Amino acid sequence: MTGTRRSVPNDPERRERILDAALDVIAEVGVHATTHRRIAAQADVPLGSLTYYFAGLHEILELAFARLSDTMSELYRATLTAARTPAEAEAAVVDLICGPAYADPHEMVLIFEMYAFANHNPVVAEITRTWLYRSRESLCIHFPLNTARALDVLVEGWPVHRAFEHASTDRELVAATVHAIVAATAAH
Amino acid sequence: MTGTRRSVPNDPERRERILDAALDVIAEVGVHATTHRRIAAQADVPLGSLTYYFAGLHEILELAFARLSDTMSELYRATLTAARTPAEAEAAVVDLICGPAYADPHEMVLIFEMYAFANHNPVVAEITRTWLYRSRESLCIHFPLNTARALDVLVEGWPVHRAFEHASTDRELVAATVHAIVAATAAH
Amino acid sequence: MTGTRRSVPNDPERRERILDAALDVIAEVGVHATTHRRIAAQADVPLGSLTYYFAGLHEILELAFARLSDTMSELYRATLTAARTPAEAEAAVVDLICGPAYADPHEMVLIFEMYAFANHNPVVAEITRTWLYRSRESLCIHFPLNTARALDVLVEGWPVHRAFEHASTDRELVAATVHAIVAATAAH
Amino acid sequence: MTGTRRSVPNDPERRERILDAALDVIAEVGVHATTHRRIAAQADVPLGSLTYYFAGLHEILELAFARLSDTMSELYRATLTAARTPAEAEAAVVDLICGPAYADPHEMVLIFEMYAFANHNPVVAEITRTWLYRSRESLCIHFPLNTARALDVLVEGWPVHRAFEHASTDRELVAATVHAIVAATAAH
DNA sequence: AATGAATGAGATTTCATTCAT
DNA sequence: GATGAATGAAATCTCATTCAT
Repeated sequence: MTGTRRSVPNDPERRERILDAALDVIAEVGVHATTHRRIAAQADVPLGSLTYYFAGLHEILELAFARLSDTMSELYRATLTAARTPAEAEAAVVDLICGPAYADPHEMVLIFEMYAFANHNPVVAEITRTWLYRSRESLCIHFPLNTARALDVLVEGWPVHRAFEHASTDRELVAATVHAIVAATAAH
Repeated sequence: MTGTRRSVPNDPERRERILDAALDVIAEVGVHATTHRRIAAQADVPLGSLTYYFAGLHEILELAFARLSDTMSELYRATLTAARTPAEAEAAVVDLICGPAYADPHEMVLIFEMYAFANHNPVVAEITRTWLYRSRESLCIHFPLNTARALDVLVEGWPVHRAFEHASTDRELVAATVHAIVAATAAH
Repeated sequence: MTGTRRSVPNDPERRERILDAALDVIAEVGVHATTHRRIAAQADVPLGSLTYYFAGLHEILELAFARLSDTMSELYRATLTAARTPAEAEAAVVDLICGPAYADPHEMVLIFEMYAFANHNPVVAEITRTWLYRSRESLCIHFPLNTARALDVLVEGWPVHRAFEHASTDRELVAATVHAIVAATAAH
Repeated sequence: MTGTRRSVPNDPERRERILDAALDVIAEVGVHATTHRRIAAQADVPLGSLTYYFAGLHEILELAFARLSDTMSELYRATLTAARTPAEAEAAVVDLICGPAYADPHEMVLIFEMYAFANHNPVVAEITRTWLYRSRESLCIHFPLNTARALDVLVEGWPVHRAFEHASTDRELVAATVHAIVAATAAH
């Protein structure tokens, strides 16, 4: 009656698919309206999968945000390691701030959700903190620590304004600001 | 209609009390776990009051965030109008960034929640946008527009790092960064 | 502080206005969705009026249906007393069945609601029964009792079909049916 | 999705049981007082079942009335198809009118509720309309269309009077009326 | 290993009614 | 006499989670 027994999952990518679906749902309706059913529908998996693969909604959210954080950190790092000269490093920071690769609108929505959720969930708080440190580390490839701190603040803050304003970001102003910070904090 | 007297609320502050309670609950558990019941308990009013005074949870959240935004904007503006000289203006910006008056941890949690919620609620999106514009306007009392833009990014981004890092902010670094931006963007 | 004391109501028609409003609300949304607030809004009177003038929603419904029943009975009777000859009497019955004066769509909706409510409310059950007897009595002005019984069934049943069908009633068929019944039951 | 087995309802009749319970509740207290809780209690199922199986109270009512309509239509049709001669056909109509099989008091209450609700719910309106057409079709097995129309009015109207009057129906008068209508409208 | 039917806890919301004024 | 602010009881509905299969 039980047919062939298998000890391997018949859909090995399912976990990842569910986490991606979770991020899509969070981006669309927010954590506050994210439910098992919506995620299952988005991932096109049976409802039972979610509780079979994960301990609960909280774990799905935690792992989904961990996934987001990894993806973003990796892009952040890659953008900076690609730079070969100080000028290219500054340009890389400007790219991180102005996009379009890093922190596109869809990701910004997710980041806001992660920050908000982090304040009420220690696991996500830790993920967020780690992300912040990894960003700074990436900046430290090219810049002294204090410069990195200040630049990271720009990368943090500017996309927020970009997300809420209707106008697009003034790339020249960003470049000037980045340069001023690099110049001013070099000595520290 | 034709009555000779109007009933009078026997608790005229109740609306405000509920909104304050809502902010407390949001700060404590997050929008995703904010419920009528919790707000009612926090405000010490009967559950029925909430739907008597407000059209639904969404309206409570909207008005609560509007209230938050007003308070914060006002403090932002007051901090800047108190400055009399360019040096004082820069110091005011440093104060906004490093606290402790503006954006204390409790408020930062609320701000994260507001940003997150804004992406899924047009009313709060508008409130957030207005807040951003008001902040910039306040900076424009002392600085040219582009300087204001860049400084506002610092005020936006630095407290985020402050919120998640365990270490406190390096006030001197902030001052240097602010000064560099003021100097560099003055000509624009 | 209490101003001039008056022992006369300052809006003597209010009771009737409320009952008419109640009938409008019932016709629009049905008894099952009829509420104090909707009636008060429709009548443009303060909410408190309803419980001041009436013992409860049930009493409003009872009195509203009593009012409907009176209006309809009166029209029924008037239509028949206007007839002077047997032929006119038959024509009057056809008029009652085909409208448009008696049992227009708005009234039909109310009648359905009354019948439905009558089965769960003894007061309205009695009102309904009385109405039925008054209709038959009116028919008895011109027809023997058994003829009246049968004709009343037509006046009862045909408008129901008129109400639900998209097509209009075939007046000739109605006239033929009425005539057949009058002829066949005259001897009884 | 990819599962090898499908879960199976552990109470396959539950939907039907709920709808029957809904009809019982409607008959007892009326649509206006019909609630999830009462239906759940009557069907002896948990409250959550109702919203698991049905989209809302409106859907329960719609399907319950659809069920009622099917049952009644089927009885109507069966009563007429059993008739073999014109005389039997007339007798069948008299049976429909006088009972006791068709439209017993319990069913009459439900029919009133359905008619009332139909005016505020398009799905039930359509169900009611279909019922009316099916009744007429059944009559058309034995009678020309116009005769069927008129007879159907009797089947519609007479039970209403039967329901509200304390006296029982005069079977002879009904038979005479049916016969008169058959004779008079045959030529049409 | 995997599923989805089923449920109970709790969420939002509605509303008749009360009552201070 | 009249009102509408206020509330508690109960309505509808949602959903994370359990569990038989």
